[in-house]
Parts: sequence; structure tokens; C-alpha cells
Amino acid sequence: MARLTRAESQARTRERLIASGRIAFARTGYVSASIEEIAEGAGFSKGAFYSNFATKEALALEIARFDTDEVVQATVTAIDHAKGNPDRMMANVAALARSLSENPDRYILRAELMLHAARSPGFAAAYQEQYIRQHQQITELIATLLYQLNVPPLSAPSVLASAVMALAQGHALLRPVGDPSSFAETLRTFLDTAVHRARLAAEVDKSLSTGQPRASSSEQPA
Amino acid sequence: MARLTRAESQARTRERLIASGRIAFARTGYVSASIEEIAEGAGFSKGAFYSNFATKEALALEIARFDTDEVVQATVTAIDHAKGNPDRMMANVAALARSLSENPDRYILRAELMLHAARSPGFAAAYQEQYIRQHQQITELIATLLYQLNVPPLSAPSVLASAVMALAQGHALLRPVGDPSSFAETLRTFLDTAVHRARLAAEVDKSLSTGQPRASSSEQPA
Amino acid sequence: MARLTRAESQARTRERLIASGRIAFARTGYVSASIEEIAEGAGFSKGAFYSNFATKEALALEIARFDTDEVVQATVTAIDHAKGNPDRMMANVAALARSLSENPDRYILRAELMLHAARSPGFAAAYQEQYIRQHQQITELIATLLYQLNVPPLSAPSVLASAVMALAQGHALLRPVGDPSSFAETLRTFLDTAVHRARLAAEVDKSLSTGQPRASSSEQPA
Amino acid sequence: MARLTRAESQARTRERLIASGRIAFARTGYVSASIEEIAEGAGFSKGAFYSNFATKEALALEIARFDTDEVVQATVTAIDHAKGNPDRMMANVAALARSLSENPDRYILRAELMLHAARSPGFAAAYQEQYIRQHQQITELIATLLYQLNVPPLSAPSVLASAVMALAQGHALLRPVGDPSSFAETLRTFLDTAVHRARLAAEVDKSLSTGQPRASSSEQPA
DNA sequence: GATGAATGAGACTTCATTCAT
DNA sequence: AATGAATGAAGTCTCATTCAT
Repeated sequence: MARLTRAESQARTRERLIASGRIAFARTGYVSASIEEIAEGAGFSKGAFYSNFATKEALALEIARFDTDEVVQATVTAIDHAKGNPDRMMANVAALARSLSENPDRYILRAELMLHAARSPGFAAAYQEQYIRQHQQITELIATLLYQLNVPPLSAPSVLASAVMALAQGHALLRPVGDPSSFAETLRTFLDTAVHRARLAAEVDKSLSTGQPRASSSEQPA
Repeated sequence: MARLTRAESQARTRERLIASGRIAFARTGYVSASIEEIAEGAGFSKGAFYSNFATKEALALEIARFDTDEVVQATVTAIDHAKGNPDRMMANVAALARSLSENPDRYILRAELMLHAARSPGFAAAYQEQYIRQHQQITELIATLLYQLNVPPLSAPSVLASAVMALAQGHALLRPVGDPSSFAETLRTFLDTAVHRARLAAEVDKSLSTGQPRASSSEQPA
Repeated sequence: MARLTRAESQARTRERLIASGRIAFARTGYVSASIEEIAEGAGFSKGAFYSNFATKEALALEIARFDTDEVVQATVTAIDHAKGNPDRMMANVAALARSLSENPDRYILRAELMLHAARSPGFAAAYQEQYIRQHQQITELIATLLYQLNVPPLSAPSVLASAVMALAQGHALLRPVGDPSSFAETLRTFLDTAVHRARLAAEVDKSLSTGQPRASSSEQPA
Repeated sequence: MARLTRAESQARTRERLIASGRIAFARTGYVSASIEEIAEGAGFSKGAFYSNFATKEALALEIARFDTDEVVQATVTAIDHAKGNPDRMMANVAALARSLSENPDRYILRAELMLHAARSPGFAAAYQEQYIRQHQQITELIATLLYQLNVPPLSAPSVLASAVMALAQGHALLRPVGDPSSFAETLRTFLDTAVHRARLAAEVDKSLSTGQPRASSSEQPA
């Protein structure tokens, strides 16, 4: 095996601590998760933690960065791989939503971080940067999707992005108290409806101009 | 002033502790809020707390009950006061959404409780009861609203209730990290759209049967 | 045995913690002495310590107060018991010096506190109050002594008080590095000299007026 | 510039660490000063520290040696430069006292070391060697001074040396708690008094033998 | 010789909880 | 019922020291 340089070795340590931290924060909560638990989960001592992060909050921030990177990357990929094809785009977005919401830990973790942000102004400011990055990317995803579907948006894409993010976040929190509904499902319904409506609208325009009757309006949900 | 009986006096103490607990849990977080802080906020000592609640979790549960009672009561009132009038119902629901989301502390508190539920099976079971009560009431509110608006639902009312609750919850969490969007606004948009669509659908049906042209489909958002 | 009231019981706890703290600070040093060590020395748990003192520094301050009280009290007694008699006063002061310097722990403790004062402005301000109390009392002791001995002072009594306190403090610190000299001895020498000089001066005055020779000036040290 | 040899380079590192250690011990205290702080102050890493000193205590010892060397050297110079002239000697001693006491850090540092000596027998033994060197040198300074002034000593010069060292040490510790008096001032007073007394004594002897009146005894302090 | 990541003991402090008053 | 002193476990963080690079 190739010997790791010192820098590589430390980067590995950091990565493991971050991974362990994500698990610990999600499982135990930001406040309750102990440095001991986090370090041990990564296979290190408490001291190693403090060699890599000044405080627990510093780790939380790094986790937020990591988490954002992942989501942004996945979003970019979803857009790029669709290559302008609306059907592929729909499928990609649905798959992305399912994949993200399939692991509720991500949203539990986010809830922890957001609650911490509500109490720590410093952390809030730093976390905000990450939030904005994600929000912009999702806004772009939505705008692209709507454009490709040729669907006039209900609201501005950035507002829709907020709504989508809130919905995903909220769903994850409702689950532990017994709510069986799923964000991916809800989103899927909206997407299908939007497409259906787009197609329907075109059809209606045509039928209006020819005087032919169309499908009943009860099939056209919102 | 009339002397309070022993029972009344204790009930008062409980109430104050519950009120203080809501504030403390929202401000400081469930884990970080100390019994001392809660008791002091109610004007009592730690001992008084333990005379009224076995543990911190027992208080959390009582708080959940209280919170649910408030929301259920407000929902019932919103339905009843509409007296079958769709416009009044629309206004009531919008007002309810605004009033609830105006105080983000309620949702911060709920996030705390939901996260705690994710870790404490006992608490989760107990909180679930409360959640179900709210969910049923909101389902009824939605069903009633849709019925009065004569709008065919996108999904089952109970699923819509979950979505609405998730959206409200999610929005509250997004705020501390800088998201400026508002749940009440989002909901309002949906409501208006739904009404618009309902009216439009009726008009379309009519125009179709008479052959008259209708407003362009681009005015029909989703 | 008489049952202790709650207040009495806590006062006892405080006293024991203070006593234990004095020992621990002197033996182990202010920084190194642990709350555990202090509490255990008093027969309590760490928690009991924090029920009585907010921080280690708060204990240090209480110790300073206690220490000052003792010294001030002893000084007052030394003055009062002399009842204006110069010989008794001399003996009292010498005894006081011996008794204080016989227990070097007091000065070790003081050195710890003074060093801490050099680093903690808050503590310095609070300790200063105690220092001033002692200094004033010792100034009074010295002024009284000089007056009764009818010795014109080398400097202002308050400056002499500083010198005496510094000397006592310094001697205690020199001991651990092997200096065998003693503050009490040094002070005794000064006192005897002062008296001797006072007597001598009177004699010289007399001899001058009668023309009788006196003892050689080489017997009159400084 | 000439390349430093390996040995020279290491000597430089040691010197810097010692200088940084003096500052750190004085500023932060022996116990609280961290190796990191010391190394960083010297522009090195912790590793460099441990390449030069086995433990923190080893550095303390080296610092003690350094400090002693400086004082001894200054004392020797003060004696030598006086070249037997009493007035110059007086001035030199006064200047030395002022220069030493002008930087209270030296005495803060010494207090730290002495307190550490009180707790570490090994360190005490080693520090004692340094103390003795200084004490002997100061004893010689005092003896020389008294001889040149032709003043019969109050006590043995070595005892006076202890007193002077204690006084200097004590004064430095009293300062942080607000004592405004100064060792240099105190010493100056003593020196002036001693000289005055020496001159006076000579005059008195003369006046006694001639029957002439002399200055009032109240001008002759002790 | 110098670096600094990692260790692990130990520090101060907080806090849910108990219990005598 | 209410108080609050005391407990003791647990948490965050510091730091002297080691050792591979």
C-alpha cells in the first residue's frame, strides 16, 4: 500500500471525523452528540478531533459545507445528464428527490443545523452561505425544468425552490412522529400534474380552435 | 380576590411551567434548556418543577398536548366561523396560516419535539397521538375547504394535510438560515390558484358548450 | 446533637470549603489546585463546591477576605492589648510577626493570590479592597508603635507598612529556595534597634547637656 | 552573513526559547504557560521545544540560570565600576536597584519559580544553587558598600542580603494588588539614611570631643 | 533538528435528579 | 407543595508529551 503523506493522512482524518459527525449529529442530535462519540466513531481520540476542528461548531460548519457540496453536485449532474430532454429531466429530478429523501438522516441533520443556526448568530451567518449555494442551484434546476416542460410557473423559481426545500425538510421531521407521507411522492404528483397540465393546455387550445370537446376538467388537477 | 384552592394553585403552577417550558425549549432547545431555566422562567424553583413533572420529557409531552389543543381549537374555529361560505373559509384559512406562521417559535418548538421523538421511542409514541389529532383536524379543514370551493383535490386531503404541515414546519426551519420566503404567502398563492382554477374550469365548461372563446390558457397557473 | 438549620448547614459547608481551599491553594497552587481536590478536602462533592461558589476565583476571593479578616483582627488585638504600654506593644508586635511568619503557608497562599491578581483584572480589583484593609491596619499598628516608642519614623507609616508587608511576603518566598533567614528575626532586629536608638538618643541629649561622654556611636546600628 | 554551524543554530534556538519562556512564565504563570505558547513566542513549534528541553521544568531551570547570570553580572559590574569610590558605589547600587525593580516581570517570574520550588523538590534543589550564587554576590555587594561607607551593619551582610532580596521580591508582588510603594525608593531611603548616619556619627564624635552642640537627634532616623 | 498530528489524562463547569427541610 | 443544597455523571476543551515524517 502506498504510504500516505502527512497531508493526505490528516485529510483522511478530517474526512472520517466529518463522516462520523454527520452520523452522530443525526443520530444523537447536535447538542447531545459528544466529541468523544464523534471521535470514537471515526476511530480516533478526542484529541485528534481538536487537532482538526477548533470546536464542535466548527465541525458542524464543515459538515454543512460537505452536505451542500453533495446536493449541489447531484443537482448539477441531474441537469447536465438530461441534456435538454424534458422526459429525462423529469426522471432525473424525480430520482434526485427520491434519492435525497430516501435517507432521512440528511434532513434530520439539517434540522439540527438549522436549529443551531437559530441560536448561534455566528453559525447562522456561515450556514447561510451554504444555504444560498444550494438554493441557487435548486432554483436553477427548477427554472430549467419548467423551461424544458414549457410550463408557466406558479411563482418565481426561487420561491418554488424555497417551497421545495421546505417541503423536503418538513416531511423528514414529520416522519418520526408517524406521518407516512413522502416528499418524493408529493413532488412526483406535482411534476406529473404539471406535465399533464402542460400537455392538456396545448390540447385544449387546439380543441378550442376546432370546436372539438376535450377531456373533462376534473382530470386537470393543480 | 378569592383564595385559590390547593388544586387550583397547583394547576396554576403547572400552567406557568408549561408556558415557561415552551419558551425555553424554543429559545434554548430541548436538550440545552435546563430545569432551572424553565422553573425560574415560571417564577419557581427546581423543586416546584419536580413536584409537577417527573422528568423534562414529561413536561415536553404536556407542552405537546397544549400546543395541539391550541392548533386544533383554532382549526375548528376557522371551519365553524366560515359557516359554509367559501370566501369566508378562504379568508379564515389564510388568516389561520398567517397567524400560526407569524410566530415561528411554535415551529421551532415543534422541530425540537419532533427531533426528540426521533430519538426517544416513548416520547415518539406519545407525541404521535398529538400529531394525529392535529393531522385529522387539518385534513378536515382541507376537505371542507376543497368541498366548499368545489375544487377537485390534487391528492387525498390527508396527504395534502401532511404536505401543508410539512411545508409550514420546513419554512420555519429555513428562516434562521436566511430564507426570506413565507409559508403563509406560499399557501395563499396555492389557495388563490385553486380558486382561480375552479372558476376558470367552470367558465371553460360553459364556453365549450356555447362555442365562445375563453381566456388564454397562459392565465391558468399551477 | 442539635439539628442544624439549613442556613447553618450551608454556612458550615462554605467554611469547610474555604478552609480546604486555603490548604489546597497553598499546597498545590491556585492554578493546579483542582475543584475536586478542594471539595474532597472539605468532605464534599464537586457539585457542592459549585452550589457555594460560582467559580474557583470566587473561592479565592472569599479566601482573601477570610485571610484579611484574620490578620486585621490579630493586629487590632495586638494594639488593644498593649494598652499604651510601649514594652508590651513591642512584645505584641514581635509575637504577631512570629506567629504570622511561623506559618509560611499564609504567605505562599498570598503569593498565589497576588500572582493571580496580576493576571485577572477582576480579581485584582476585588483583592485590592482586602489589601487596603490590611495595609491600613498595619499602618495604624506601626504609627501607634512609633508613637509609643517615641521614635521619629524613617518614612511615613504607610510606606513602612508596605515595606513590612513586602518583607514578610518576600521572606516566605525565599524560604523554599533555601534562604534560612526569617522575617520575624529581621523585624525583631529593626524593632530592637529602633528602641535602642530611641533610648540612646535620649541619653545623648542628656550627656550633651552635662558634658558626660556617652557610648560610642559605633554601637548604634541602622 | 556567515552560515551558522549546527551547534550555533541550536544555541540560537535554545536562547530564543528561554527568552520566550521568561515572558510566558511571567505573563501567564508557570503552570498555565503552555509549551505551545512558549514555542510559538520563539517562532518555533512544539517539537523544537522538545528537541531542546526534556520538560517544562527543564526550561524553568535554564531560565533560572539565565536570570541569575544576569543579576550576578550586573552586581559584579556595579561593584567594579565604583572603583572603591563610596559615592559612585551608592549611585551604582541605587541604579541597579532601580533598573531591576523597574521591570517587575523579573520578580513575577521569580515568584513563579519560587512557588514551583515549594512544590517540586527536584526543582527546589536545582534552583537553590542559583539562589545561592545570587545571594553570595549580593552579600558581597552589601559588604563592600558598607565597608566603603564605613557604616557598621545592622546585621550580618548575608542577612541583609536576604532582607534586600525579600524586600525586592515582596514589593513586586504587592504591586498587582495596588500597593504604590517602590522597592527602589525604599532602598534609596535606607541608603541615604545610612550615609547620613555615618556622616552624623563622625560629626557627633567630633562635637563630643570639642563640646560643641550637634544637629538635633530628630534628624537621625533609623 | 524541527514539525505537528495524535494521544489521553485531567481540568472546569453544567445539570437532571434526589431529599431533608 | 415548594425549596435549594448536594450529588455525580457527563461534557467541552486544554495540554504535556510522543513519534512518524
